[in-house]
Formats: sequence, structure tokens, C-alpha cells
Amino acid sequence: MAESTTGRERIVAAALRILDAHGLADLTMRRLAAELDVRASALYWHFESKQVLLAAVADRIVRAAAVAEDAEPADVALALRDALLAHRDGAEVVLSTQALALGEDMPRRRLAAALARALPQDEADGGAAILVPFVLGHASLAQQRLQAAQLGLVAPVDEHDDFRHGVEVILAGLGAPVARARQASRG
Amino acid sequence: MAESTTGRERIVAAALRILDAHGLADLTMRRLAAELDVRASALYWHFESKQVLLAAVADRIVRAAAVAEDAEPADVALALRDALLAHRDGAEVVLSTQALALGEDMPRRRLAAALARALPQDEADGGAAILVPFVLGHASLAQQRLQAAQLGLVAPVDEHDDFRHGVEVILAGLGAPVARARQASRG
DNA sequence: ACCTGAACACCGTTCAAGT
DNA sequence: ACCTGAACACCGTTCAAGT
Repeated sequence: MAESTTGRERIVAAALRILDAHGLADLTMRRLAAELDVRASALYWHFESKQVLLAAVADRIVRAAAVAEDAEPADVALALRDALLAHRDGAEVVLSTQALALGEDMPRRRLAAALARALPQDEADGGAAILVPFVLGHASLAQQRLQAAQLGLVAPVDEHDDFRHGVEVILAGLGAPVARARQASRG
Repeated sequence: MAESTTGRERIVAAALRILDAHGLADLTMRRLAAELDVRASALYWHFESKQVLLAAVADRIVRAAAVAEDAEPADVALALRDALLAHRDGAEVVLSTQALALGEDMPRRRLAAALARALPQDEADGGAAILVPFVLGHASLAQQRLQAAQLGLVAPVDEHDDFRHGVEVILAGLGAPVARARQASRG
């Protein structure tokens, strides 16, 4: 049911546009409303608070991670990272929203599912509980550093290889097979 | 030089009091100034912005991690985690400040130093680059979940064992010896 | 069902001026 | 050296009222 463009979807899409163009600090209810040619108070008919709206934005960021059904754990982790970095301040939005149990729990479930094909279920769950904080923490730090580097405040680093190495170390520690992931798409 | 209670130190201490009592959302320049019986504008003589002030707060949170010179890597990670969780919203403050290169780089250096006693220097550096995002990410998520649990929004989890397990998996993946850490101080 | 108008109780920051 | 007073340009949220 429901078209692809319900009221909430339009608002979330506008929020992502502001995020990309101006960053989280500029994503205010008033600015978002202006983007939609509406007053800020109108948004409260669709979302009960800014926090809930941000959870919906986080949801959409995470949902954009394209992962094949049978993807290797390392590929799931890389796809999640790409999705977090696809929008300015995306990692921060997802991280700050994740634990509130509002913004779905998809990253953990996808990682656990991928791990479960190589490990007993409880070890797969435990592994996901390690990979999720690593992915979110790394993406958060990487994104801040990338933005600082764009302002010339800091020397740029190759966060991508760094991230992949981390995932491989964790998988090795879990005793899971570390398949060489798809071709290196250095970013 | 400098007494233990310079102007900046007093302000940072007051900020930590507000953090503990009311959380990051209530840590405003106006409230902080009121705590010190001063107007908000006075704070700008000591700190050029709220962001820089928060970096100083993060610095102090991290510096409180008590680690012996010869501590095992796992103990350093646990001490950092304890320091982050010692103040309300502490992990978030440190995480959001860390990458700006303002809030010192101590966690990484301490972990790298501990790892360097068991691994070649470059592997120790690489290991620290994995442990730091894990520690910050895990503490951030754990702290949000703990606070949500206090509000009865979510079932409480034993984040402590979860964290230790993650550290052990990462150390195992690095090929570092995983010493059994000091007595379990389940919290 | 969806939005406006107006208000409430706030923000971070700047800067002349005081002591 | 350190602080006040006053202002500027904003915030998130509520709620009666409109269509």
C-alpha cells in the first residue's frame, strides 16, 4: 500500500537534500519547512518531534545500502559504510539514532545474517555486536576527518583501506572466513 | 606552571557537573555561565566557541582514564571505556570531538603504545586504528542504550561483557596475546 | 487531512563598555 | 584581565484557528 511518495517520504527526501548541501547543523525544522514551502509547525503533523524525523532519515540512509542476499560479511560491512558516507553527516545521524531503537535495527540483522552462513548463530550474533559499533564508529570518525581535510585542517587519510583492514581483523578474530571482497573501489 | 584551577579548568569542571546532572542537551553556554554565576558572554573570553569548550571537556574525560604504564592493551581499552561511561553523554562528547583533532589524540596513542609491546610498530598502529573506533562506537551505543533502559524504553543488556568480548576478538584477529584482564568489575 | 499564525521559552555569538 | 548589557539572528515545540 502507500505510494513511494507519502508525506513523510517527501519530508525525509528534503531533509537528505539539506544534509548533503549544508550539513546536520543546518538541518533545522524551519529550514526544512522552507525547503518544502511550508511553515515549521506543519512538520509536526507528520512527525511528533525532530528526533523522530531524524530517526526516519537514518532509516533511509541505512536502507540505501545495497546488499545481495548472499553477500559475504565483509561486503555487507562495506556496503553499510558506503551508505553512511553517501550523505554528509550520515554516520553521525545514524549513530545518534541507532540506539534509541527508533531507527530500525537493520545493520545488525544484516551482518548477523551474513555471518550466520559461516558461524553458529550465537557466534554470528556476537560478531554482529562487534562489527556494528566498529562500522558506525569508524564511519563517524572517517567522515569528520574527511570533512576536516576538505577544509584543509588535516591531512587526508585513506580511510577505505583502513576500514577494510579493520573488518578483516575482526572477521579473523571471530574465526570466520575472510573472503577477498569485491574489487577494491578505493575512495 | 599554572595552578590546577585556572579559569578554563573551573569552566570545564562546571560543564562536567551539568553533563552528569542534566545531559548534553542541557549543556548550553547560558546554563553553564549560570552555574558559574556569570553571563554567557563571559565564557567567550576563555573559549573561542562552544565547540572548543566541548573539546576541552572531552579531553578531560579521556584524561581521567587511569592506565598503568605497562598495562595490557585490553586493560587500556577497558579503562578508556570506563572513562567514557563515567559521565553522562561522555562517549558522544568525545566521539564528536575526537576527529576534529582538537580533543587530543590520547586514546589512539595509549592503545598503540600498549600494543607495541607485543607487536611490530606498524601493526600496533594499525591495531589502535581498529580499537579506537570500536571503543568509541561501542561506548556511544552502550551509553544511549543504558539511558534508554533507565527510562524503561528498552531491556537492559550486559554491555560490559559484550565490550570485553569485542576487544578480545579484535586482539585475537591482530595476533596479539589476549591476556586475561584484571578481575571482572561487571558494571 | 493538512497547514498557518502567533506565541513561548529558549539558543550561540559579538561587541562596546565597564572595572 | 575579566566581566556585563544589550543586541542579532536564530532555535524546537504547541496550539488555536483556518481550509
